[in-house]
Amino acid sequence: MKKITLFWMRRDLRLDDNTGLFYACQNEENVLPLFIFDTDILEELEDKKDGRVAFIHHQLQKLQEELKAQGSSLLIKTGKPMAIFEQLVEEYPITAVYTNRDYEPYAISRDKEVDKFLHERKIDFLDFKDQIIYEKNEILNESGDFYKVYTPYKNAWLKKFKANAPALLEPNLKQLHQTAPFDFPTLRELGFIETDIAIPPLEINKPIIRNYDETRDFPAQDKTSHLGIHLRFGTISVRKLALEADKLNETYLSELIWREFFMMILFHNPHVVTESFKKKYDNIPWRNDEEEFEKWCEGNTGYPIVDAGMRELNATGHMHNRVRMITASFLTKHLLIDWRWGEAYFAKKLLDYELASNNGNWQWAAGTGTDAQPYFRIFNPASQVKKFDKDLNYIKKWVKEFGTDQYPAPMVDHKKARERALETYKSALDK
DNA sequence: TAGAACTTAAT
DNA sequence: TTAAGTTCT
Repeated sequence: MKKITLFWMRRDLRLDDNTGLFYACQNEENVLPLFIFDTDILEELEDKKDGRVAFIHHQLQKLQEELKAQGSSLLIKTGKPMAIFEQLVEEYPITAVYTNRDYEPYAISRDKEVDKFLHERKIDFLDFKDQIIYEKNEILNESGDFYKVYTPYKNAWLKKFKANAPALLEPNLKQLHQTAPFDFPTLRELGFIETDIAIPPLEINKPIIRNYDETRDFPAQDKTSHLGIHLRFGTISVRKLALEADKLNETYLSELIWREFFMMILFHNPHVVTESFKKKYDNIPWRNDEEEFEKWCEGNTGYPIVDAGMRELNATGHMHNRVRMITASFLTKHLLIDWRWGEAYFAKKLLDYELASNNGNWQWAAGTGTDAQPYFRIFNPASQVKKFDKDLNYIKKWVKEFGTDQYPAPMVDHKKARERALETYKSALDK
């Protein structure tokens, strides 16, 4: 049997402008694409009707078609990655494994283990930067340290980007291993069921991006790109998107930079997954009332903009960005519920869930993170409605009983809740 | 090192 | 106006 190089796909489910695949095809022959349904991750998902698993499954089928057209196939395995590699080295004469880097703590330790295992068997493990434009220590301040404030980070990022825009790398698919298609597991075989949740189309909608800075704040218009899930699983190349955004709208580009900022923060500070970035903020005595939390989750707080957002999330797996900030502020400030509870709920529900951004933005809302919103800035749900949903169209769309007897009274009084939050934060931080 | 700056605000 | 301490150059 001919020697084989594996290309292990994870968060880069595309063939175009794929760095790891490009180098595999450039340096090696018989490149066989591999995807592992990681049971360590899948078992954590309580709801077996998960839009993200369905999305991955669907995207892999598309990849399989594209590979079939090249006379190749995607190899799909299900299990713990280490066990799969133990099996694969027996099954195939593997000379190298190529992959694209992932910066989450779990992924880093998983890859380290796989690397060690392969190295012991004299198999190369080569990983590449693909998920983001600038990684690790590529953007540092003048002291040589990572940035803790977004704006100077953004300026440094843009300077680098404008001086030397990233090149696109189209893999030479002629180097793919020629084989009959491998078996493809059904979603059901993986222990999941189809969902009726709509997957946003994979398209760069130019008018939406061009006008992003003017329209992004009005949830009723729904003028955000909905590309989060494609960035999450790499069905779109962030380089292609950033180059396009650079031509169309700086505000949209700066959202992509926020994504990189939080990935960088997570990479340098893995403790943020479980703790506040700023240690002091772990002194806040969260009230953590479970009944109140449930009302927030279900969208029954009596604050219509909060309820509309939570109901949109529950129904679609998506929530408009402006409303994500309002609901997060409400949970942490008005209800004094630990930001980690809200973060976990979003993680469960959002199709575009991504650890670094979700964590970074929740810590921003709670005031516990790098460059966070100051704690005394508490969103006023009523003023937010006046500014961003003046005609109540977003509210009416998601809260059908709004304005009737069926709609609950506000679960807390804004003024009192605000004062309680200020008091609680202040005394916790003074300690 | 001193001075400027700090996502999307609220009162 | 306010609020506050940290980050950055």
